[in-house]
Amino acid sequence: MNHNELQNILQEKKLKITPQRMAVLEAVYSIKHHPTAEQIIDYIHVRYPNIAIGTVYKVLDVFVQKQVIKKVKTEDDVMRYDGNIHHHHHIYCGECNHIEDYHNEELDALLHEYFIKHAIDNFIIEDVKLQINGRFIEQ
Amino acid sequence: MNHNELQNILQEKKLKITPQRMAVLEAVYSIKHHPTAEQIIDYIHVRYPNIAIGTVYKVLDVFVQKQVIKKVKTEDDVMRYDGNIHHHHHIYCGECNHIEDYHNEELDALLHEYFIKHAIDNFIIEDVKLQINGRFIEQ
DNA sequence: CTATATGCAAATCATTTGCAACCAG
DNA sequence: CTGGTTGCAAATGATTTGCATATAG
Repeated sequence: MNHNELQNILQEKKLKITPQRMAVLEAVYSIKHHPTAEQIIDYIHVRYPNIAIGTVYKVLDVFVQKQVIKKVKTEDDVMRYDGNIHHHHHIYCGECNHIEDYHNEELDALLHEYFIKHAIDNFIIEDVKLQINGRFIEQ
Repeated sequence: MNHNELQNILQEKKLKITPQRMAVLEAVYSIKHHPTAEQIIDYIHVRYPNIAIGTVYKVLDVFVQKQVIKKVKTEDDVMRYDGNIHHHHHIYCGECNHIEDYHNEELDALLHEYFIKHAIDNFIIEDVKLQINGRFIEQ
């Protein structure tokens, strides 16, 4: 993901291009595993030591609002951010606290079919997400 | 769930029976929809105005440790507690912020079968949970 | 008795907020 | 120009911690 591609993402969402936004966006895409705000701040500080913490939070909020990124809830109690805004499930390792995306169309079809058969009273389903809990193993 | 049943739950887990623990336990079982610590405190305060906030948090932590209750993460950023410790999924309404438990053996069998066929490299699955997002509707 | 639980108030820590100064379009 | 952004520092709010006191077994 180069400089121009990042700029395009901001422009498509009609967001002003600022160095801070570029830095945060680059961080979210570069840090693979669903970074916390703190990890993003650390990542940015190497090249951009003067960015304000509050600004990072504000930029992240704007991105979430404009659906450039998504917020992710995890077992620990800090917010994490995900550059992948498409529908996907999460693999979560309780030992190393890593999250990985998971996607499979067969699975989604299976779920879709199941919930057509088993509608829930007085409830409209908008989205079904799996949290696949377990442990990553050394090979 | 009467007084004796609550006492038995504590005794089985080898926890000392104190008025505070009884009050918190009763609250978690009485408040249906996955209460926050604050809701538990409010519920208790009616009958037990002098309980300390810190004590409620400590009691909740002990309960989670001893697996009397479970912590639940939601879209808002407060911790919620769930008296149902058995395997189940969650129905979540983004509008009214309510959570409801969902359980269906056919669904679990379906998922189990699916993940046998589709093992994930270098990952041992311990548990798969669904978050069913949508909206409750008036009837 | 004695270990454990409670009350209290201070501490923590991620996140939010208010506002003046700044800068992208 | 001018409204949207940033930096800063103070505020917030849920949760935690430390310690002296109280109490369950």
